[in-house]
Amino acid sequence: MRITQEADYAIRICIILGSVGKKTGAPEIAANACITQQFAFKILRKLSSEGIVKSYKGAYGGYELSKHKDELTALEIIEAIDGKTYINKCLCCDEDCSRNRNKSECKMHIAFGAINKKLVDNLTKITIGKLTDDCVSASDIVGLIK
Amino acid sequence: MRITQEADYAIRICIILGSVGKKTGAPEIAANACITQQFAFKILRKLSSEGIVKSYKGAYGGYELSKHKDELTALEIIEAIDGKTYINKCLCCDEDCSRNRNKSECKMHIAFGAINKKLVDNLTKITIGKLTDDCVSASDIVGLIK
DNA sequence: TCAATGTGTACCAAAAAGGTATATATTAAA
DNA sequence: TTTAATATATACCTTTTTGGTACACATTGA
Repeated sequence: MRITQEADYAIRICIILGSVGKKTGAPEIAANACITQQFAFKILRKLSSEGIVKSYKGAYGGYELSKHKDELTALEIIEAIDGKTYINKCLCCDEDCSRNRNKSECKMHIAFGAINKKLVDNLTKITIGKLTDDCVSASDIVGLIK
Repeated sequence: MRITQEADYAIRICIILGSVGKKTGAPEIAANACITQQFAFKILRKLSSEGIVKSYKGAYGGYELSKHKDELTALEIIEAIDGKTYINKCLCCDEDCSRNRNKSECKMHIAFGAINKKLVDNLTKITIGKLTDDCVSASDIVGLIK
């Protein structure tokens, strides 16, 4: 039960863009994130197509966040890369709970559904702003998580 | 970010054992869980080696829960199959946060750590007893999740 | 025009997921 | 003591996902 490395890098890339606060090219982003340019491109392309970042082609092009960093959440970034967040398959797919149970009667479905919702809520509370602003302390961040 | 199918089946197998409440053979377990005997064996072997179930060899053998169903949590079962629960690699492994940051200075590490702890706490609140007892309602279960 | 940039597509290797197969050891009961 | 019913161990297999790389192409500012 883990986010992919790509999603992790995607968040770090958004942290970089949020810190710099202006249009930044892939070479600089890749260097800051300690990944290759090609891999940075791959991640940035997904972030761009999902509307998380805006891209500018041509000489002096680059990337910047589409939203203000206080409005951009960890959940959005993770889901742009990994797809919807579901801790158990039965929460996402149109199938019975493990072949033999009806979802509405399945307590496991109910339990995982509630836990999943909390997880999603908490990932929504973490914004790029919180992760970049020096005036936000570690304990401020921990305090957000309910 | 999803538990494996095997972990899902493992919980359902424990629900079956918790409902029956007595030693049960693999053929019956497999039939109830709608999986093959071989696959049931594979999961039961892991559950057995991790101490979640007790096994009895030979004729009239079978499996039963090692603990009372009210003491057996979803987290224990999931971790017996999938290993420790970490929503991000940097939480588990002895490495810097994405190659270039120190964990103690990394707000992303702090944020994911807090979210991970909540997830683990919630998975600990779901017991096999809650999932099997008729007197526990769906809203009782949802009410447990904080 | 050209150099610096992003885009699209294709490809690749390694690991994980989701099983299956089979020979073997154990044990209760007849 | 035999035998049938059971669990164990090990090995193997296929498909999907992960984590990238490569390269030709399109765009654009100077």
